[in-house]
Amino acid sequence: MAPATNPTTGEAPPPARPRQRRTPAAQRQAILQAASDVFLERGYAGASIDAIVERAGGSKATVYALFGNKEGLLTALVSQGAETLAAFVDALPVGASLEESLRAIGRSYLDLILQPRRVALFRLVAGESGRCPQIGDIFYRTGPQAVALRVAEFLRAAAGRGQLEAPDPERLAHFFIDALRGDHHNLALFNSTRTPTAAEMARHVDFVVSTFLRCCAPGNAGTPSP
Amino acid sequence: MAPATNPTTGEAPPPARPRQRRTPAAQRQAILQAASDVFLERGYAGASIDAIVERAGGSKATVYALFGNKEGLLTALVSQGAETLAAFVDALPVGASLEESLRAIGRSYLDLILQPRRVALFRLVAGESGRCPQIGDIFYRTGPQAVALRVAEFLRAAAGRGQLEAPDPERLAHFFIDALRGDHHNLALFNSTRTPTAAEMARHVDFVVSTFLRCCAPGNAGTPSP
DNA sequence: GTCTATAAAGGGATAGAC
DNA sequence: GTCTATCCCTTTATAGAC
Repeated sequence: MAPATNPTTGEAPPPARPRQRRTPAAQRQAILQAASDVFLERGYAGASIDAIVERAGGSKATVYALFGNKEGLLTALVSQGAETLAAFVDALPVGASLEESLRAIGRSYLDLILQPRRVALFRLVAGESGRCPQIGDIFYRTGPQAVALRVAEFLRAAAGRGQLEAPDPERLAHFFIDALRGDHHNLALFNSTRTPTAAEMARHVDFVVSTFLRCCAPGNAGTPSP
Repeated sequence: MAPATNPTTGEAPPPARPRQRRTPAAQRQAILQAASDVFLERGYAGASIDAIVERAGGSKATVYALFGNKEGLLTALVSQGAETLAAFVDALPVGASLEESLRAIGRSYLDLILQPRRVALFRLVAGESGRCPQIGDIFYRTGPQAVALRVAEFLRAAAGRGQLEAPDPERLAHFFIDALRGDHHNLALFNSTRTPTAAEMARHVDFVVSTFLRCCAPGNAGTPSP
């Protein structure tokens, strides 16, 4: 299905195999990096340990010594990927006003989830979640859920300052995030050739933020009456 | 990774292999059905033609005669899956009022995309889109895009009747659909064990519809000023 | 812990008869 | 179009020396 060879040279990318011995920790990291490349590129079942070893250097037996088996490698990979999002969650961008803050959060979040590697990770994890629930669980908790909780916290604080009507911050946070993700994430997921420009993205964020604020401005109810 | 065997019997599900000959058309359909089961269950690379033949009956050579190769089988499968959504798109549910219509659309759409087979198809296609863009394209156009266009059409008509402020129906449709999908789709995708109850789903739809209407009631602008 | 070599199994695809 | 039998390659995982 995939021409997994380099289109220019007709061969696989250079192994970057330093002949020098590495420390176990460094070797572990090199394997994880290579595994990341290969898994994200070919999918779980399509990736071979051989291909990973070829990129990382070292030998196959080392992989099994360090990670047990193929699934252990995937688990380690997803767990490590979780740390990327942590940076976003820990330091939510802020702006001068509520509206500016929401815009900053929106742009930052959208940039993050549309990074090619992040999209590929999403594909990989979604594809394997049916057969490996543990993987899906790690990804969900450290990804979408962590972000939603953090945004909800932000909205609750804003509501506390009277800037927002938010009786149910969790629900509102999801509403905001889902609208932000919009069609762009699906397009990226299904590999559309049409990549949105930066201007289109900014316009989308502006639209979502202003619409969102119109819904939840003080004086409007944030949840339905019943 | 996956215990692809039946947990109760310890074996694969019975082949259901009628010894009687089938017509080519019937055989084609039987293979597609079996391929659907196996692909959705094990993923593309994890599925073997052997396993498909075992379920469908017949022989491996027939599969290649009818579909060319493994990828041809996947393409045929996704193309067929497109027809499921067509039913939804062709006959958008309606209600007595605009609000009732939106609720009916919302419930119907959410039911559709949360069907286990539909979720599995989403996983499968997302997982392969990176290596097989054609598959992603078919799925996107006949799935998310078709729905969005149809909902946009509905909103445009409502705006024409003065029930709604919708200067940009496409954008608004996406806004509505994305909010509807909400966290539920992600939860299903990542195989959460916590399945939302029907009541929770209904409450979610009600929340989205009422929030959406508050944004776009006549008198409010549907897009930002600039 | 790391290497080479190999075991053991399963995969996609086809040949050739009917 | 359909079958049986088979080719040939790749895969995961391990054995055993260092």
